[in-house]
Amino acid sequence: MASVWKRLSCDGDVLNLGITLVCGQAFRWKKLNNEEWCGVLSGKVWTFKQSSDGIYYKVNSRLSEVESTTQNESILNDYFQLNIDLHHLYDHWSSRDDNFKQVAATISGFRLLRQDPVENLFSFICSSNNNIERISSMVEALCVKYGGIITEVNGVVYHDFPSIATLAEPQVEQELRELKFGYRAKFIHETAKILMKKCNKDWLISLREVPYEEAHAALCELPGVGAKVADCVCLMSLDKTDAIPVDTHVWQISCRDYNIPDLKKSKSLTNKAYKAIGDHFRQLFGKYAGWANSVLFSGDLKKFQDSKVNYIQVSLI
DNA sequence: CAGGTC
DNA sequence: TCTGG
Repeated sequence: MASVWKRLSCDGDVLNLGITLVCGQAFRWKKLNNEEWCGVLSGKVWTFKQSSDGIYYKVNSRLSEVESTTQNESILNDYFQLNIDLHHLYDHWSSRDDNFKQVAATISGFRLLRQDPVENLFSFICSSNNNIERISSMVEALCVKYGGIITEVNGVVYHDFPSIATLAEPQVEQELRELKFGYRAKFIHETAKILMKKCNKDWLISLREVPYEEAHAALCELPGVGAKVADCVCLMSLDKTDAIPVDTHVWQISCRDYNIPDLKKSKSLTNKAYKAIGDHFRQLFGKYAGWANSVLFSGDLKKFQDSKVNYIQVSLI
């Protein structure tokens, strides 16, 4: 399908692609240059360009597919959750927390993506004891080995994320071990098998309709899914806007920048500390606490990445 | 030790 | 604990 640039009218402070796509919530968006990103969404290959008068996008689909601008814009509105008024939320969070106000000034236009729960769940099963670079390459490996081919764009072949049925096939654990997935190989395969046994084949996405606590508890039953991964899935693909994933970074930021009762006493991230942090931010920021918390964390990640770039630049001189 | 889990 | 830096 021939692809042309289309414009999605929205300002940079309504949607900042640079921060939103590479902050670690999704692992398949590739930065092509300073203002262009490319990746797979809803079975199509999308190229995005951030411009002063909006977001430009190009779509490449399977050969058989007929492109509909109305349908494509609907996919983007859903994925970027453009119906959610970010200005209003930033103002609210800033009024509640001076630290947020300070961090937010450096990262406007950050959004949570409304992701596919299957891709989101298996990606974050890969995230334990791992770094973003390696998580990204593992997710890529899953797609190349088990995902269907969508199309080729500029000499690169793009694949769908694999289906649950494919990941449940008997040889998968051994194959993933050979691909250096480590102990995550068993978690991925076992979780896929459990999901296949559910009567409701749309069980995962049906968790969008149940309360946060219920969805969180259900996810924690799956092998390789603990409190943190369950919260990532709740927040990023199940519409639980007040879910707060607490990882070592969030824990350290919380200890450093917030006065949360009893937190500084614990030497490690205990269950009690995990809950105390989540409850504190939910009380502080309200219904969209998970979004606010992600902005705070992205601010820290951005500083970290900037300092890494500086380090590399310095070492090259 | 890296955005945990069992 | 798997694996990579």
